[in-house]
Amino acid sequence: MSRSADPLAKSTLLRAAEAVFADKGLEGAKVEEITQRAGVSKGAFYLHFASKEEAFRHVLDAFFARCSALITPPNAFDDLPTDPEELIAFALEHDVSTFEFLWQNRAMLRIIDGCQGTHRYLLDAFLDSTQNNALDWLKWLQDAGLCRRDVDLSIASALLCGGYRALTMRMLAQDKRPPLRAWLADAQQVFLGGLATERLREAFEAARRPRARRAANDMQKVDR
Amino acid sequence: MSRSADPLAKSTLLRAAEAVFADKGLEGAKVEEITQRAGVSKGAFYLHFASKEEAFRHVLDAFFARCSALITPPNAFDDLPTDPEELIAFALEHDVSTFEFLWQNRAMLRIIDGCQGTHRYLLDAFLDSTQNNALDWLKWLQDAGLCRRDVDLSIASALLCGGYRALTMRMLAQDKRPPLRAWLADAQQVFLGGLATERLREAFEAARRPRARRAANDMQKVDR
Amino acid sequence: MSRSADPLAKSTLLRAAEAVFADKGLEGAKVEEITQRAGVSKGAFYLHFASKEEAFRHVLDAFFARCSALITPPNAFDDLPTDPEELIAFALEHDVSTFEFLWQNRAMLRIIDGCQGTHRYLLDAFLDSTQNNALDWLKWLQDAGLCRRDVDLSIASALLCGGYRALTMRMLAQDKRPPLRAWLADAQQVFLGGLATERLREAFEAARRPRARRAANDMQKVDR
Amino acid sequence: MSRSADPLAKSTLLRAAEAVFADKGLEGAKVEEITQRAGVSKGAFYLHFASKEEAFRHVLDAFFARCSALITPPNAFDDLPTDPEELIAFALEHDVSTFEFLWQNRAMLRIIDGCQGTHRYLLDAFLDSTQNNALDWLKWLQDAGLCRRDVDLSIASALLCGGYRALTMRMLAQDKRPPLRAWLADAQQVFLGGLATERLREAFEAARRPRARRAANDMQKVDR
DNA sequence: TATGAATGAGCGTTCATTCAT
DNA sequence: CATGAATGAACGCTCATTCAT
Repeated sequence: MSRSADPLAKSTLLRAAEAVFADKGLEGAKVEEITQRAGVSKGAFYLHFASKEEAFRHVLDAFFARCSALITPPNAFDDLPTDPEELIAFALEHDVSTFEFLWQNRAMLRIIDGCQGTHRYLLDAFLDSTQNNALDWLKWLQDAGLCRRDVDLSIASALLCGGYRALTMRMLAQDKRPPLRAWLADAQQVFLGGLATERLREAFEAARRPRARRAANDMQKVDR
Repeated sequence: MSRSADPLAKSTLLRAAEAVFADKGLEGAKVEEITQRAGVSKGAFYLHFASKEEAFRHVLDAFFARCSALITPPNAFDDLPTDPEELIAFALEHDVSTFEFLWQNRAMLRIIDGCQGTHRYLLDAFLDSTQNNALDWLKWLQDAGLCRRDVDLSIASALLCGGYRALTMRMLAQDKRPPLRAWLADAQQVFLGGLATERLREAFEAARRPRARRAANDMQKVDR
Repeated sequence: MSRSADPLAKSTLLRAAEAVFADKGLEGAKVEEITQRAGVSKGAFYLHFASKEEAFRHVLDAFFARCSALITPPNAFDDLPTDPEELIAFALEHDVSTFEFLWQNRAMLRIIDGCQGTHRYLLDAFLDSTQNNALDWLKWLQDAGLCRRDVDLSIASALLCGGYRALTMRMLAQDKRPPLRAWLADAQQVFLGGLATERLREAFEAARRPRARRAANDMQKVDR
Repeated sequence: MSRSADPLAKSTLLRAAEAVFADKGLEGAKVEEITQRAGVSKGAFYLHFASKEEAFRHVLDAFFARCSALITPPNAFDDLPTDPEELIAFALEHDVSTFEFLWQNRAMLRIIDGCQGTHRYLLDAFLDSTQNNALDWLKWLQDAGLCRRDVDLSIASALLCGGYRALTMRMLAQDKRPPLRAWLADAQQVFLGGLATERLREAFEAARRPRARRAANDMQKVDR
């Protein structure tokens, strides 16, 4: 029998690759550094991957596959609470478990955040699907009479995803796991109830009417 | 004062470098392409910059310097409207001119967005100062009684900046200038008034009380 | 002004390449050896050639271009002697000058002889055109009543070219220029007059008749 | 006697090696392809050969050993026909069986033809012995009064071998076995009786006398 | 000062060879 | 003996940097 294949070799390499890609990016990562970190020879790398690029794709694909499980449109649930209060709690739990997953995979997030060029489309596609999912939810909420009808939902979904992405980045900057539930509860509050006090909100509503007209113009003429 | 035969050479090079870095990133950009685009020799490049990296830093530094002018804390204004309605209009105008600037400099934004590794800290630092500025404003609004007191402002400022960043990225994806004023008015609405209808908001406020306690615990014990 | 381009660099490299390709072949030749022999850096090689292959093609193409001038069909001459004796002398002079050229370029011949794989077709194409040219001459001689009509000219031209090629290889094995005129005069004798004495020739002619039938069969049935 | 689990392994490997070397040459052949084709492991290869080079030498040596049986000097026959006509027929049969062998081993011939560098000497040595054998035969024919005495036999033997080699190459270019007997009969005719008609031959003989003197000079002074 | 030819360290990839099983 | 995973030297090519002019 041959020297039995180290069954850990590939995953050791993938872990090493993940780490090096994370702090150097695709170009900056050197195959030799990956193999040294994995404790194998340079040749061993090519036993498992056809090229550095392929290893990179492997790392990304595997992660995005796991990520896409996070995206669940409203019609994928058959047990969605009808009571608003329960719905809110349900959403918070969902957010918490999502962020828990992201925290566990923070190394990958760093890679993806730093990934540019050819592979950037993978992140962009994911962010897009994230945003479309947010849009689906907002529409569903509108239909359920739970979301205002006077906002542009595509802008709103961009803000929503951007906000949560910022929260994710904030999380990445931490050494130890932050209080995710508290963060996410606050986020819920901001997006559901807004930041303004009653007084500001009234002023805003007052101001909106004339501005709404201007904004409507804007779409046709493109301001400035 | 050194008499340079071509005193414009350096800025020509910087402009060319900006363009190439934007297309290709730091690694992908070749010195030769930069110098060809600038119409000078390769040697000339090294008359002005010690290395490709230095040129890159120059490009980024110059841009971030211009960007930091966008960051104005509330106490930098002595003519801030006291009337809430006017304040809102004032903020919108400020946002529009900021985004106008970003649109004009979209090439740079693409560089920065794709920039990773050693130089990423420049973007991160800028985003941080952005977020701190947002925090200052939120505090100022709280003091003025215009912002709710029951939200964690550091989370709120992260969401705010994340949302506006998402809007920026959305803008970068467009071929022609989008209706910025309309976008920003919508953003104002979401952040000031939230997305929930009255019915959902009430459910939310009801649900908050018990959860608020849990969240408070969370900060000490770190949930899970 | 820049460091002026060494105008000899390319030809120095080509000469070095020619030499290395000659004793190692395309695969066996290492770019580094070529550049060392040329006394330049490895990078300089790529200033002049896009790849090792391209340099190889350059070397071969240049030579085959010069070689194709050696191939002259009978109708390319307007001053061909009609007197057989003069024609023979004319042909010998032509052969001598051809072999003189080949001797001068013996290094190239060694490359070409050792060249295999993708580029072999260049040699094969040249040998083919050589053989077709020989065929044209034999036909022309037949029309002039100077060549026997009872031989298969395509076989004869193969033997002719093969014989002269063997002479060429023999020449390549020599350290100093061999007596080419004597060699070629002998070759003329062999191909024109044959090797047999009168006695053998008669036996041969006698033997040919029955065998000729057999050979004719052979073409249909394919012997054995 | 070592009990090999697979005593055929070595010859299986040699056959596989022969095939791969024929397709790809020494450099182009990969050990892995050879072992895959032989259906054994890469390690097994090194159980039988010290290196790829050695396997190559083995393949060549084995073939040249079989080839050398083709080279039979006149004094190796004790039953050589004394009648010229029979001798000619005998020689033709010998040629046919030789070419039959070469046709059967055309794969090997392709290897050898494409072989260059270090191993080329094996082919060259074989061609040399071929030529020496031809020389022996020509001398024997001269002694028997069957070959002209006024040609340089070393040149003649080179032409003879070159001609037959060209015929061999022509055969290699065919998909199916060509009519070898007819080809070889033609070759016999060309080398024994020459190509010239009586008229040209007479002119040639006339022209030879003065030139013969020149050629004799040539050997001493080296023309030009 | 400005040029661009020249340099050479460095990297991705290949593959003959080794060796633990 | 046999296996094939593991090794690492070697090579083609790139490109940031230098320097003779």
